[in-house]
Amino acid sequence: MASVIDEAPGRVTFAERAYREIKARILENEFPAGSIMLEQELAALLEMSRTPVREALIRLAREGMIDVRPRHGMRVLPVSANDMREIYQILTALEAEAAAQIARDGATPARLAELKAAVAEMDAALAADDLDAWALADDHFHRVILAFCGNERLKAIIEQFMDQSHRVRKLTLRLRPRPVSSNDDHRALVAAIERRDAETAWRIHHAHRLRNGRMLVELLERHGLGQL
Amino acid sequence: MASVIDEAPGRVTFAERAYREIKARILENEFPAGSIMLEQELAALLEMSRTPVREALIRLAREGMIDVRPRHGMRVLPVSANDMREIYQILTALEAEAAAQIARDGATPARLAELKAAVAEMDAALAADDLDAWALADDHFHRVILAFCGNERLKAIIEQFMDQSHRVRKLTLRLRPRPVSSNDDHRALVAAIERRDAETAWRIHHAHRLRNGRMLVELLERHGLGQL
DNA sequence: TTCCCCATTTACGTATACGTAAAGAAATAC
DNA sequence: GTATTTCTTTACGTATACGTAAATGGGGAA
Repeated sequence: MASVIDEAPGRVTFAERAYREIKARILENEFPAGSIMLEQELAALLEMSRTPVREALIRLAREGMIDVRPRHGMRVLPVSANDMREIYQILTALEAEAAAQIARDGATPARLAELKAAVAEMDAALAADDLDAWALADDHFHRVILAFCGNERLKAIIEQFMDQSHRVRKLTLRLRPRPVSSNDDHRALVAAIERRDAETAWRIHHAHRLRNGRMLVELLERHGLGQL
Repeated sequence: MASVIDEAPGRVTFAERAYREIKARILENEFPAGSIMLEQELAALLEMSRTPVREALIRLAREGMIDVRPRHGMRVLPVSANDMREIYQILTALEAEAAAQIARDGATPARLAELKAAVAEMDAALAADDLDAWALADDHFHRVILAFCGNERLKAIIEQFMDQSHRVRKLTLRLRPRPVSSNDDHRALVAAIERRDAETAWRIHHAHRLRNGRMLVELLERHGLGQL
């Protein structure tokens, strides 16, 4: 497992470590939306100087996870319903394209097997009523799609926006209906890829993300999460 | 004019200035692909210290315009045919979505007028056989579309990738056939937006970007630009 | 009490200092 | 002449220093 996802090694610099650690804490809601931290505090927490912390904050700000205001520290941004609408509009357009591209290119038997295995993971998790495992498997499926799409830039942007929506998906995991249709969608997508039907692959995945996006936006609006 | 494009003001920091100046020089091929510059040199050139220069380089590297290798300086990345393929695949998917969104929302008369004015600019430039003016007008049209799409994130990413392809479009401007069909495409897009036909708007703009992307990739392959 | 002005504090933007590891040069061995 | 090794240089990553402008709090005026 984890066959496709890991990055090139390369010296892990302090700035890189700062980026990863701060981001991880935001994604896991350890720094919840609205949190305010000063550069100094983060530097102390991570046991390094302000310089690499600043470099990490610049990246995180560009990616839309935090907002850094001149003498107020960094602030972890909440994800509003409108943010989610924007994010999913982008994810929908891009992931549908990635899926279509895989179908156009045709997947090798090994890759098809990996896709099917990912769907099987999701089925198993759902059968066991293990929502956390399901979320993990779902994430895995989407990342395998990205790994196979043959466009590194496309992969990178989609991952960036998946990260941004991660907190919301996590918080709403138990508020949403059982994700049966997601598994069905993915199975149908794999089938379309197998018969190299790019048009159908696009339509299935487009509808999949569109539906999920709307559901999350509605949940945000209804439960008023992401305020602050 | 320039009604929609300018950014919020805010103190322009040295790091921001470094970013803009370095990027501008890259986009205008003043720092051509393959150029190598040290942080020190850039700092001296821009009359500031290494710190803000570094912050600018981090952003530029993330955006894929340069590559910074420890102890070799930053290197302006060439745009290969494959890079262009990747960039245009993303632009195609995203801009088509932006166009469709405008059609769905419906454009106010003022906005429709601005779109039509942008097309008129392109027509005038083409009639006058002024390719540089045409390129400017074309860019303007695309930016107006972005300004109206109602999705700030979508706008930001598309602009980022338009920047990345800017050098290639500039260098190939006189190698390509007269862009008559581009003007026709844009006119048809505006018409689709006017009658709120999102499906058609999507299809027109998708085909437009797909065709232009393929043309640029082919030009890059044929003329072997972007090596190094 | 409420408002405003001024002094103090402080967080950040930028500059500078420093150590290290890699690149390049020089010298020696073969 | 070529290869290997050592030495020097240097560019960057990180730490620290410093000035400034914004935020905060208190005191005085109404």
